[in-house]
Amino acid sequence: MSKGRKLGKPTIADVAEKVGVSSITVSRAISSPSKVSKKLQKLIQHAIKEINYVPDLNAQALASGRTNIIGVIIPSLSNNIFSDVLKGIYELAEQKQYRIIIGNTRYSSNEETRLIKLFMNQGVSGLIITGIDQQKTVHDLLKNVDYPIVQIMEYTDNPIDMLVGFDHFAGMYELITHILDQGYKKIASITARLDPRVMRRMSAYKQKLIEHQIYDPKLQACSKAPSSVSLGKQMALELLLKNPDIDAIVCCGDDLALGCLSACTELGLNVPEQIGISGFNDLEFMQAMTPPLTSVQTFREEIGYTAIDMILKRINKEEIPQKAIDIGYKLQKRKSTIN
Amino acid sequence: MSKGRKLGKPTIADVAEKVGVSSITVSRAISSPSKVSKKLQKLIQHAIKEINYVPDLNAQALASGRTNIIGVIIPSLSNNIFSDVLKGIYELAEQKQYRIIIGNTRYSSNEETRLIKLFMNQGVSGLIITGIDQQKTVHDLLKNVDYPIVQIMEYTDNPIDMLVGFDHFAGMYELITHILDQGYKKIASITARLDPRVMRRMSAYKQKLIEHQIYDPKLQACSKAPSSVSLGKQMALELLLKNPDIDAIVCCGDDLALGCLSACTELGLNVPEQIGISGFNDLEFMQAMTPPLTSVQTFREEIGYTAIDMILKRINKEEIPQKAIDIGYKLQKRKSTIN
DNA sequence: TGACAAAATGTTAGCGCTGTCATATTAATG
DNA sequence: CATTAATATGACAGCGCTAACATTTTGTCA
Repeated sequence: MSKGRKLGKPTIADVAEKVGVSSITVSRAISSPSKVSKKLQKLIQHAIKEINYVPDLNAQALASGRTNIIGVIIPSLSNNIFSDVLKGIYELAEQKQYRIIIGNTRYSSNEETRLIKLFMNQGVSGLIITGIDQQKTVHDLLKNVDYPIVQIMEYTDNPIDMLVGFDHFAGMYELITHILDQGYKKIASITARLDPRVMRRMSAYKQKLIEHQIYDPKLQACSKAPSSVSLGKQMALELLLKNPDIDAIVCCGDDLALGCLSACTELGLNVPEQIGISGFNDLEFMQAMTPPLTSVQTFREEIGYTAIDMILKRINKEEIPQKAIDIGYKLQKRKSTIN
Repeated sequence: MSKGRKLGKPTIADVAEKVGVSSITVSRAISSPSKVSKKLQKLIQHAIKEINYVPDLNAQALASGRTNIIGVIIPSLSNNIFSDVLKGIYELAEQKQYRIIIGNTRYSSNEETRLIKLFMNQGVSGLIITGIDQQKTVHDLLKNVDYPIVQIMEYTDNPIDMLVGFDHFAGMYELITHILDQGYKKIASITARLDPRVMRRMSAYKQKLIEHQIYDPKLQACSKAPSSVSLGKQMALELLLKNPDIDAIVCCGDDLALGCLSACTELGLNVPEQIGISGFNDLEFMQAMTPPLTSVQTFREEIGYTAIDMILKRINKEEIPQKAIDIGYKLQKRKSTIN
């Protein structure tokens, strides 16, 4: 199976010999072209093409102590939200010859800690981490590393290093304001998974309803189970059975909202006349439902893209105008809550 | 930014010194424990813990010519189908200390070729590739590599090396048979993206209808656009407008089917009485819709898990009972097509 | 108990590249 | 045109690890 010692692949020395320079010059032509004369530059590039030379990333990493690997820590691989983020990350990383390694925490804080330490040991050149609730020990560790770190998905003006995200509380608060504006009075909520971002959204729901003195804990349904359409449907059915006078259900995610819509259809409840429904994130399907579903649009792909951009900029010592970027959200008011 | 030469991280030599053996013994204790006596084994493991030694993967790779990196080529990062596959892959790879690098072809054959060549050059220890329609040049290249390759998602008994997937044609054929059994006569189809797997499904639709002499090209709607719920809705509306007598719509994907259901709701068409709807893959939401939607269940996560398992088995020179595994599918007959 | 094989450990060299420092070449300046 | 600075190239060593071969230790059997 193993090819033994010599792999026969062309090395930097082969290129050097062909051009008639020393191998360090070829090395420089590749990794810091500004240090090599235009003339040699051209000759070397030509030779590289000719003999089909490809740099050995492992050797590069070993010799330089840098890896060109960027670690990405996300809580789920199957959640659409994070596939969108990954898409944005890969968009840029692929162009720039950076490798991505993904760590999937499965929403476990301990697993997050383990993965971050693992990635640190593997000598990543940068780290993208979901959320702002890292364990204190890791937080302190990360404070002292010398490579760029971007926290994503949430906003705080006091990031470990850099950050791009948005304010979940504000997004949900604006949504609830809209729902109240539409005259809905008995507003239930459905929450699943209970990760920090979802919790912040739900605390906005609670606070706004308390401000209006219509908060009722019985109408706040929570589940630790992973968010899914089936779960949304089931929770909505339960809520509506126990509290038939509910006139709106706010879901902390779009899949829950879809399930909720299905529940209402099953019960013969008209949306939005008898009951309003909303989600969060505004996945593609929300606007295509009948009726189209209200949601808070978030910019997942853009978050991923921006995060990796910040990391690459820092690696290349370019200027970073802002350490913490609030990328915002956009309330998409649709028929499902227009009473 | 760079830490300079000495990173201060403990090396294999530090462990060796502590235990009082040569570094090669430590190396062996780590990568082929059977070659080291139990006594030293224990001492070394203990020392590793004590000084918190972590192997340098780059140095390992450079010295051994093996990388512990497995390349995974998929056509999309945001498509649920492939996130499920990735989940299965990571499940096992993470345990076994293998790194995954993902290549996203965006459904482009040229991009696939580029990525495969790139991964080959980076010295991966194994390759997972989506589909069986690689370009001839790559196919020939891959035939001659000395590391394991698994093609996934489709079935053929003549894989490049190994394979795990299922028969898209058979799955769709069985579905259409069921729909005909239910008495539907005027059966339309909606296809998007037009990748090889979708094409095979659609050719099953066509063949079965031809066999029954009810094939009508006007009822076969195709779009090159990426599959989405909105697209499904839009295509369904168009089909139904032009051909009001359609009594079933077969969608080549679940998102299209969801859009189709939304279109029917909008038009006030009863599902399944006036019109039957089916999808393909059986994503989680299908069973939670009202009515629940018929689909062909596929085992994406299992495919990913099995693929990586085959690769690791081959790397460890374990036996592989079957080179090509047909993992099957399961027709989920639900209310949306029960007339 | 000796002869031999098998198992356990060590020595040496080098994987392919880049950091560091040294040297040669060119450009800039008065 | 000499002098200094900047630019361009090179020599060398070593990153941390393991393959290949060499040597020592242990076990086995007549």
